[in-house]
Order: sequence, then C-alpha cells, then structure tokens
Amino acid sequence: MSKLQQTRRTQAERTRASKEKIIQAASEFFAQQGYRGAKMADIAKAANLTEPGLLHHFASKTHLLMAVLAERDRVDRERFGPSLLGEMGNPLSSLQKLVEYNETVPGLVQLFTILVAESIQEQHPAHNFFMQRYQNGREQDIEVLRQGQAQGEIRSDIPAEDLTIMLYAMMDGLQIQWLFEPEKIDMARIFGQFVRLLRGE
Amino acid sequence: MSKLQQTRRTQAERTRASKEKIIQAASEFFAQQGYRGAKMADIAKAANLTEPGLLHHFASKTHLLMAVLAERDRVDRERFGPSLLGEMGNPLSSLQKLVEYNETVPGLVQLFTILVAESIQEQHPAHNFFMQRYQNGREQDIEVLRQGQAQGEIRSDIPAEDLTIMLYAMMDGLQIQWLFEPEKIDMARIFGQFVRLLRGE
DNA sequence: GTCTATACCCTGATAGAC
DNA sequence: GTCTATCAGGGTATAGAC
Repeated sequence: MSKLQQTRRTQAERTRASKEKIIQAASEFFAQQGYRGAKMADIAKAANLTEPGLLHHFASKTHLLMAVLAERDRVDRERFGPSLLGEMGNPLSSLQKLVEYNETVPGLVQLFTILVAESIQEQHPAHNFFMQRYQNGREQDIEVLRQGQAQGEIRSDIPAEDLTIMLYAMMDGLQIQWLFEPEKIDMARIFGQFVRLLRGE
Repeated sequence: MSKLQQTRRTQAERTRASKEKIIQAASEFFAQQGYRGAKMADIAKAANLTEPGLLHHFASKTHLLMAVLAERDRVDRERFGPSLLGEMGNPLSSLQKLVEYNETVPGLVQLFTILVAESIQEQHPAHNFFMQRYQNGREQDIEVLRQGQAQGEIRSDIPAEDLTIMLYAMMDGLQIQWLFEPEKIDMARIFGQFVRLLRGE
C-alpha cells in the first residue's frame, strides 16, 4: 500500500468521524429545539467545529436535517427488523418492546415528536420524509396484523388498516404526554393495556 | 352621557375589535408556521396594522401567543362543557362529537398539534399552559369515567387514570396522521372504533 | 392608537486564506 | 478540511412624531 493511499484513507476516515460527530450533535439540538430552533453555530461548536467547518460537510441546514433523519432510520432498522410488529405467533410483542426501549431514550423520542409536528407544514424540509415514514410503517405492519387476525390473536372486528393507524396514533400520543411528565405517565404500561385491548382480552 | 364618555367607549370598542382581529390573524399564522415560524410582521399585516401597531396591543410575541391560547380555551369552554366526556348515561359520546367537530376545523387542530409539540421544551412560553391543559383535562374526565365504569358502560379492567391518558393520546396521535393525509385518515371513524373498544363491545 | 424610522441582534451562508 | 472575516437577510422591539 503506497503512502499516498494511506493518506487518502486516513482523511476519508477523519471525514467520516467528523460527519458522525456533527450528526450526533445535530440530533441533540434538533431534539431540544426543533429544526427551526436549533442553531448551526451551536451544533458546530458541540462538534468542535466552526460554522463554516460544519458547512463543509453538509451544504446547508436542510441537508444536515435529512442526514440526521436518514441516520436515525438506519440505526433503527438495524435494531429492529423492517416491520415493527415482530415475528408471527406473538404479533404485538415487539411493538411493546419498542415502547419500552423508547422510555430509555427520551432525547430521540423528543427529536421525532417535535420534528414530526413541525413537519406537518408542507414546505417543511422533512414533510415528505415523515409522511412516507408513516405510509411505509403502516403498509409493512398491515400484513402481519392480518395474519394475527386470521390466527385469532388479534380481534377481527376492526379492519387491519385501522389497527395500524391506531397503533401509531397511540404511540405518538403517549409520547407527547410522557415527554411533558415522564414520571407521571407510564408509557410502556399504558401501551400494554392498549395492546391487550387489541388482542381482545 | 357626556361626549367624553362616548368617545371613550368608542375607543375602547375599537381596541377590542383590533385585538380580536390580531388574535384571529395570529391564530392562523401560528397554526400554519408554529410559534417560532410565525412572523410578527405577517400577523400585523393580516390585521391591517404595522408591527408597532400590533405591539401596542400585545407587548411581545409571547404575550400574543398566550392571548391566542387563552382565547381558544374560552371559545372551547363555551362550545363544550368543562368536561369533554359529556353527560352520564352516554359517557364517551361527546368526545366522539369533539373529534367530528375537529375534522371541520383543520386550522385549529394544526395550531394545537404544532404548538403542543413545540412547547415540550421547558423554556417554551406555552410549556406550562399545555402541561396544565393535559392535567386539568385528565382530572376532570376521570370522575366521569369512573361513573361510567361503575355503571358498566365502560370496561373496568383498565384504571380510569389510564383511560384518560389513552383518550388524549389517541386523539393527539390521530390528529398527526390526519393532518398529513386528511383524505386518507378517517379520524372520526377510527376514534369511534377506539371508543367501542373502551366500552368493551 | 397607529404610524415612520430605525436600532440591533441573530442566523445561515459565502469568500478566500492556510 | 478547517479556519477568519464578513455579508445579506430576517426578526423583534424601541423611539418618537402625529
């Protein structure tokens, strides 16, 4: 391996390390302040960079936001499978696990809760990202739900389409109240009650 | 009545009219852009005022926000009673009516959905307002739910405290997906399904 | 009560050196 | 790849006239 190649590889790794650090910092500030409220200067500082230094890696604030969201999706897909409902035979158990996991990462939950609401506006840079995210999520879950219904594990008097919408709604809604009062709202336990309802118990 | 008094009354009425116009305009912009995204200049213009003209009535943007929220609460209390669960004997019906009503006022729903999420941050000027709003809402509803449970109209295997949390969660969560895709998400119908679940049907 | 003019800060982004 | 310096624009708020 030539010295030139070595140098190249080292720089590439540095770049990747810098980008990761920036995304990490950006996630925290977006979570705390939302997209609009977060300041590039603060993010840069937290990543040990100046603002132009940051902008060398991400051409604009919008680009940075999209990178944060893409990275988040990547990590989540690694942690959980494509469908959040879990393997058959125990249909809603992995959603329950997700809610329990979420209680350990309030920063991430806040990131998505604030950004989702902010991005309801059509001009928001993440608008399509989140709309797609709901569409994909519901689409992937619907098949698993149908199978659960066929096997009598999930009540069949509500269409599977409606069930997917309700599941995401309950998760999102619980997160809001939980973020306001983490001690008071036992998000995972209450979601568990809801799951029991859907099982028809 | 002296001429002086007449003049005073006319001016007072003008002031009130101006304030109402401002609040109306501010509601629309806060709903469209959130608190941070809304610009005082735009609000002023929509109310046929300049910015300093607006600031004569509301000392700061924060003051204006609180006025918008207070006004909203006032109107809602007029329209619905203090408790949103409705009269006994038909416990969850008025919540159902509220959701149906909300489908006719997407602007208002968006106002609250975006502001609630934005105000999760503790420094947000509306943080305490919304936390209190959830607390009051749940507190007022809990008694009615308990009575419904005692009369066998609502399933009793879930504590009334949890039911109040779930009701607000489902409403909030449905609103998010509905605001993204109003045509696709039949908010009222799905909330109806949920209510049926809680009735134990 | 409403205006014109303006102060002043904040923020995202660019130019260009190293 | 990162910096210093700087810009252009937008945003809230104030001073003071009418």
